[in-house]
Amino acid sequence: MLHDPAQLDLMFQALADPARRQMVDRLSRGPASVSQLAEPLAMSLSAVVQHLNVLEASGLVRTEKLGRVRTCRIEPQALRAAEHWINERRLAWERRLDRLGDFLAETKDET
Amino acid sequence: MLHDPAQLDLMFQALADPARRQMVDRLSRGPASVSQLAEPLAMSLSAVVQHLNVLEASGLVRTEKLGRVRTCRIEPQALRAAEHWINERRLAWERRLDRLGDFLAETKDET
DNA sequence: ACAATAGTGAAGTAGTTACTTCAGTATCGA
DNA sequence: TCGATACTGAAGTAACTACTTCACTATTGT
Repeated sequence: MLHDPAQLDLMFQALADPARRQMVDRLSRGPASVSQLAEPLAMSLSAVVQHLNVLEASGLVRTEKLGRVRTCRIEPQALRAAEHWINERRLAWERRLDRLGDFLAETKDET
Repeated sequence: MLHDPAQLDLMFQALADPARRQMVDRLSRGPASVSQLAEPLAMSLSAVVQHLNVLEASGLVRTEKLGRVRTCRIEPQALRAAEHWINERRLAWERRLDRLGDFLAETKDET
């Protein structure tokens, strides 16, 4: 579920926008209402709600409405999934370099 | 340099596209030429070159031309920067949850 | 020298994205 | 109950993105 390619797609797409990353950054410091999220951003509330919907669809953020206030919070598992994708690729590359290094060291021994 | 917000922007934007992630995935298994990168993708060579340019501008991929072959390889430091951004936010959130848990445990003791 | 290979670059286009404004609906607080 | 608050939703638009095709250049193998 976490590694569903379609979900991964939505997550990276969501993180591609600076305003949305700013929102995630804000939420990493604790839950916030829509207006609180909007406050530091130079755009209309409507625009913020649209960004929020993208974040929610991607699974990176979960929201909950109580009365007239929608409270938003980060979904750390989703962040972990994106992190994991990058990490796997980087590690694959680095392991490859290590093997290459070992190989070169060995062939040097054989001189 | 690694944490330059503009560079981070380019990186996440680059990772947002599935074709580009597929290219990064391929490159994580070792260097490849443009045609090798293009081979599994259902699009023209020109389109692949355009994606490659995005990846290169983002710093995620470095390329080097020898003769008529452009060889592409992953830049693990750039991947690490993206990874790091996500990790920091997730950890901030999780530390917050821990502190909250401690607080709740303490106030429970005080009954 | 010549054909095949490997990639480059420009122009065009359909679809998407990131906004805007404006008009609306709940909910809350005095 | 009535005004202020906190969103919500639709419609429009300008800019951007992910392609395409086609014409082109440089390099390589025979």
